[in-house]
Amino acid sequence: MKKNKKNDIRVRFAPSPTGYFHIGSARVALFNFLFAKKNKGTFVLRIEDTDKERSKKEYEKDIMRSLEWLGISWDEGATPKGERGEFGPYRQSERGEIYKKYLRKLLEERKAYYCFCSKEELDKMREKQKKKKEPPRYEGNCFLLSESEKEKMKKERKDFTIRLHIPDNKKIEFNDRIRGKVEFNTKDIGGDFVIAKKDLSPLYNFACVVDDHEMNATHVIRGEDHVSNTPKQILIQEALGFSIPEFAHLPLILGTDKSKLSKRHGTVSLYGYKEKGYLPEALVNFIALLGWNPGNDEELFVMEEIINKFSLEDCQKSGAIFDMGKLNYINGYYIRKRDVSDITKMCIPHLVEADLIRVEFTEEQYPPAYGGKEPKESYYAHHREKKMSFNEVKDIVSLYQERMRTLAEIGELANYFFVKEPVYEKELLIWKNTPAEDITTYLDKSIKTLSDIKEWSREEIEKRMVETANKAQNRGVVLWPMRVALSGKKASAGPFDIAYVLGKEETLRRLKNAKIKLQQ
RNA sequence: GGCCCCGUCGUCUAGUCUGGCCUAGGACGCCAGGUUUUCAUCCUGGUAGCAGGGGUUCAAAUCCCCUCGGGGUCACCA
Repeated sequence: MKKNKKNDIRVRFAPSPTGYFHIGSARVALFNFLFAKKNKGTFVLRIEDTDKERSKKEYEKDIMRSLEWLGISWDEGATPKGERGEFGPYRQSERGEIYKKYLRKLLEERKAYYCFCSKEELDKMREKQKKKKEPPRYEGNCFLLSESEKEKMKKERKDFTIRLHIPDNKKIEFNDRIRGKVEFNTKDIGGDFVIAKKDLSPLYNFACVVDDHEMNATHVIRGEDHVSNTPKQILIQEALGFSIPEFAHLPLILGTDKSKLSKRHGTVSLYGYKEKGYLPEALVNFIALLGWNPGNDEELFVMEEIINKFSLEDCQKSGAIFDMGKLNYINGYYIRKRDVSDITKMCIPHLVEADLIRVEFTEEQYPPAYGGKEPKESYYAHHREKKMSFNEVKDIVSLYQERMRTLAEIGELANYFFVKEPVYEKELLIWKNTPAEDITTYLDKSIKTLSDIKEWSREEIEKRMVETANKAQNRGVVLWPMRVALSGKKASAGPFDIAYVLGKEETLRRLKNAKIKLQQ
């Protein structure tokens, strides 16, 4: 019926926009994407917004921008504009007619029926079962209602639902691509279950099954929290005469307390990691490693490599704890690997956030279409009342590229470049137990050496300063106070680098200030 | 509680299907050392684990049984 080539793999990622897109969903999305790409299949994005009360457009946008940031693109599916595809709209809220069609079919075939039990009656029933230590189960007999009774009830009762009639004691089994054979018995499912509300609006399991069929999903890859939905979905598929897709249930990502990762475990919002200074390739690499590995010792790879190596069979069955330590390590690795210009661009928002610079735009006289240039960003270190070019910021960032674990650290690490005066205690200038007078002397020597430099280059500074330092009892006694004078920190980039980036004038000014400070 | 799933260093994991090459390998973390003026990077070394108990076998992390532990799920949510 559908124009779908045989053996064409189609997967779907079907999040519900009821909260910010989080790590767990990102992992499910990623694995679907990897599986699709690896098998040259199609990756479909469907928005499951049947819960009108909890679904919000804002969350839907968050899903899309997060996927985009990670580099997970979808071949088909919902877009911000909401175009329809070959299979109709990709938002469940817009697919009502499709569900109704299948619902009526089930009703006509008496595979589903109206249930007029009120909420109170059902609660009572469950209460009773709980007391008898029986599992909760629908034991109503609305299925037995005759046509006339049904019509009567429809008028009398305001509330009703539609339930699927399921066999009593039947084994349901499916072969999970990750966990192997999984078995259920219909007697454990809890009786006939609700598939739609009074207005014929479908519940999750029903909508999901209909859409998977309509959209020709060949594989359903989702979180382990859905295994218990699977037998219900298979029952619906059987009732509707649909073919059963292959299932693969991914283990859950756990918090440090080993329970399902949730808000109470800290940042779970995926986009929050961007804001905290993580790189998308780091997140992708890290999340992929949570529950999957290529079967050997390699573990640092980018999307393309992961796609090549990926297979569902190499996925873990047990849940994995989200370990920030390793994420930080991987993030640091990718920060070091990237081009400094890229890193600088990404650091700029963090420098702004840390109140160290402001971004200004140099307005071009004409817009590009009329021959003008693109408006360019320029930077203003307001504490120093100093304009900075991109390259100046880049020089600063380059000093910390191999010291950062997250981009957000740049502010704390490099703040002394952007402030008038580095803040520190004068005791910090003292190298080991050297007397303060000696430090002053060495500071003087450094000032003298640097003043004599005509061509302010990185090489020249190092050459001359090393000469000076070698004349002292040890290099530390010269270089430590210099570094502290310039940075105000006990740990920082090297003194020659800092001096070079700071410029001759500012370097000498800070050294002189340190001397004065020491004498106070 | 019913049902389903899982259990190798603190964490992520290789090894389990097809017992021996496992004295259980790698990575993060941590510790020590080297490079270095500091920090970081980088390099070297170390630390630490088969949940427990029974079998089967010449031989078990690997096969079988039991126990224990952990998680998921039981809505007119998804």
